[in-house]
Amino acid sequence: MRIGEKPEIARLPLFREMAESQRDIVLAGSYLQVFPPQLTLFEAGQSADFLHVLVDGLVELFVGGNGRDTTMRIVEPVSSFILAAALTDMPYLMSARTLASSRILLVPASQLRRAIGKDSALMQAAMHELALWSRDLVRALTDMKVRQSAERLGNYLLEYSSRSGNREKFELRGEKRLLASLLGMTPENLSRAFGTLKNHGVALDGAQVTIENLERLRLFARPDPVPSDPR
Amino acid sequence: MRIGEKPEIARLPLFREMAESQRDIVLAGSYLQVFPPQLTLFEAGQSADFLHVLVDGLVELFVGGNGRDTTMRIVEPVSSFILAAALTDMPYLMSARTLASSRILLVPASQLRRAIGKDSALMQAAMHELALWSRDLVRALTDMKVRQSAERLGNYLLEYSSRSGNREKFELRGEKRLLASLLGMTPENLSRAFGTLKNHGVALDGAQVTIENLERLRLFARPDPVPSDPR
DNA sequence: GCCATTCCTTGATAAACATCAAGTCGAGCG
DNA sequence: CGCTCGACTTGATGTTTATCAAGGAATGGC
Repeated sequence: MRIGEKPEIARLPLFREMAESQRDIVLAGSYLQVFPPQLTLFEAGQSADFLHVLVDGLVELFVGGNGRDTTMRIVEPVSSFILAAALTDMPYLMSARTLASSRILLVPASQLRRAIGKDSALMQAAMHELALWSRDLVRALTDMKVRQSAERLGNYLLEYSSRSGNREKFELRGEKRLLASLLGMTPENLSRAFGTLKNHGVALDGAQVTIENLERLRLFARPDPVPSDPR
Repeated sequence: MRIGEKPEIARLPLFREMAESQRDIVLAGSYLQVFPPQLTLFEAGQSADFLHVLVDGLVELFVGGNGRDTTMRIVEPVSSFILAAALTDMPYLMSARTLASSRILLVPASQLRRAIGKDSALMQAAMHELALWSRDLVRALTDMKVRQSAERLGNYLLEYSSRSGNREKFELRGEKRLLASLLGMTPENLSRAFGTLKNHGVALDGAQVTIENLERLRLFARPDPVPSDPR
């Protein structure tokens, strides 16, 4: 791989604490590759040969069965994805495709597993990442089970706002239908959900979202009592 | 803790591979405790002071917000639960209550984390458990997002049957309303879901389920193309 | 510039699901 | 035994969501 990306990758939570010598070995065996938009990187069911690290671009993880796909996560740089499959040497549960032209570091799973056996800090980091991912999934699952669509959208906006430094005005990234799929609803219903949120302190203009009344939105969306994990 | 349970606990995937000396240290600091049915063990939001190991009985993990609870997992012996919270020293995301009189081993989280730092096999096992749990959650989430209630029930029965040695006749454990909550539907709709499954190869008599036509059920429920992880 | 395409929105309709309200069944208990 | 209680079922109704269809707005190509 080229030298330019190394600092960014070394700063990742997953690789940050490990011994530099081990990191060099792992990265030396990895390829940095550029993919065009709308390209399928891998499909669910394939054996997980690589841990992927999105260096630049945008990637969608989705599960697709029988014509009804659903997106599970939108990966923004710089972060790794499908750690669980790579670590356990099991088939991917999700498929991945690029949404934009993307540079992705491919870390051979076997090499990663070998390094993990040797570097306790790396293993610890991997464990921690998995734990955080699990917690995200628990939240997403309860969200699906107990909230209806407009509430889910409300919570998404609250979370998004809080992650981007409590700004009350921001742009939605990516297409709306993607957001709809992520939130488990149809694009039509996402539109309507924004409609009902108008009465609860949210204004929408194109992709521009403004939270005009945080308290009202909170009251409507009933966010989790347990605050979300810091990153 | 008493000596009687040690072999069972030592056989757990989480503790199986670790050094015996470390295991003894961890277990020496743990308490084995008996809880009556319907007792809340901990609530979401509390700091995760213990890893729990259900030795005997039955435990429900649930998330409860605003009068609408939903059960996330039914824990059967012998297995550990809430590993992610205990490892990351973050608050529990789920609450837990006993469904039956239960014996539970309480492993202080701080002690577990210390042992993990010293015993690489233990860490590896913890990592693996987390990865499996993540994958379960991914499946559950997609299930919620793309399948409707009767299909979810169908898949649950298929999975249950396959886990119990491909038997086509089995008893549902626990109350039906619990199953309903686990599958993300109301008890009324669970009844109706069993009703529609009558036309797809499933017979129900009380808590006794018979899969009369596996192929028909598969056709209706459309199970995941990626087979579920072995345990 | 104009056209075609795609995304988004809006409305009408239908399906899925929840809620409310009986009623049945069986277990536990006096 | 008869009673009560709770879980489960079934039916009627209302809400939520998906689907179908059409129109508007933005984008890119020619």
